[in-house]
Amino acid sequence: MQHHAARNATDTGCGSAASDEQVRRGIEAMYFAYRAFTSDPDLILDQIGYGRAHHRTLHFINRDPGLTVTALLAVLGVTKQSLNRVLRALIEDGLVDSRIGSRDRRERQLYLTDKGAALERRLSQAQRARVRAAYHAAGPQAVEGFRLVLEAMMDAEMLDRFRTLPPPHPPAAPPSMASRTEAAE
Amino acid sequence: MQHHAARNATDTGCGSAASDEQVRRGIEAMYFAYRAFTSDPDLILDQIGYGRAHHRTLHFINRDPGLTVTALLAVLGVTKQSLNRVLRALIEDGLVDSRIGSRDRRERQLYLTDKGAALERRLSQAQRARVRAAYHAAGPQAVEGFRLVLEAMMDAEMLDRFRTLPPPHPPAAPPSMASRTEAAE
DNA sequence: CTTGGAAAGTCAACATCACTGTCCTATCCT
DNA sequence: AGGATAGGACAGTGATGTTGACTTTCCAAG
Repeated sequence: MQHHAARNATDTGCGSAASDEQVRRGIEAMYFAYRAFTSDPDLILDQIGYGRAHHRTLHFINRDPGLTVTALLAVLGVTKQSLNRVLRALIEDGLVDSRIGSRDRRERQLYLTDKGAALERRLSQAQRARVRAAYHAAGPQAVEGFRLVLEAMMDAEMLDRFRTLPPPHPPAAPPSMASRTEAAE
Repeated sequence: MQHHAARNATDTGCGSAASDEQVRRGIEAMYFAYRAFTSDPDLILDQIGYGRAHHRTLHFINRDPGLTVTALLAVLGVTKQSLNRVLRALIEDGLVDSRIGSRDRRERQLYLTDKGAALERRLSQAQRARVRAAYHAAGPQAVEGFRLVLEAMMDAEMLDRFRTLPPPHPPAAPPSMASRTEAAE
């Protein structure tokens, strides 16, 4: 039962089953690619004493302004305490605005300030440049396959969350004035 | 210059340029999929008090038995000291065997013990099951695209290292007897 | 053959980050 | 009023990573 044991339950020898070798290459590719994937924002993050958690937090607040702490928690999949530390830093540094929920005053709705949006953009651009270049180099058909495999890799629950993530949020008015028509628009 | 600014240098509007939205979805997919990707081995790792670093170390030693600490360092991309702590734990726990280099006595050549190989297999199987299932669900064409995009995402240097990684190492005799014909075979 | 530098590896101290556990406040809802 | 929920705070633990200093071994110059 070494690695050259090719007769596993799943590896029935038919054409559609991926060979162990192919799968192993995929695993390593995933590892190396993910490292590259995070390297660009990491460089910026290190300079300002932040970590990936800060980036992810900014990303998802930017994507869905006004989301609650609980919602953010669910997306990020970290503990409340862990997120809280990050969030506190971002709020203290004036990158995130935490406002009492309009619907439920127990909730906090999170928004990026202009400064926070600027950093998010800077981080995002660094990361997007790499992904965009990879997409361009690999071609649209490869991109479709890439997406398919990644989605197939997620747990059903996570995939569902991924798919139901709100759309890009077109205007996404940042919090500036307090008085607003409730859940404006 | 919000996210709806679609007129970037790279986004010239032609069909081959990925839209910002597509790229953003890809980034999020990468994030979620990587979490799923590591979740299975993480579960096992937690039980025995190890982390991902231990898994990676076992993986690459298994893949290329007898590699030196320096070589492992280059692949993992961490500092010598960081690796050393992990390596020490694995050696003390009897999962890895560190032997004085046959060519250069300063070097240490690393091998998995039977116990180490067993754990590596256990971790690897958990991870492979997911990737294999994803491959199967997405289909061979998608797998090819997946691989293409991941490789395109790596730095040239990393891609080179990825491609020149030694082959699976078929028999890969683990270290059992001390006396051997030097660099056996 | 000795000596000194370079390289491989190891050990020790320190920083960061995430997690667990627990307690607390404010608010909602019945 | 009382239980449940959203959020925040604090202490302790563990994994991971870093810098700095040290030992062993190799190699090449004198």
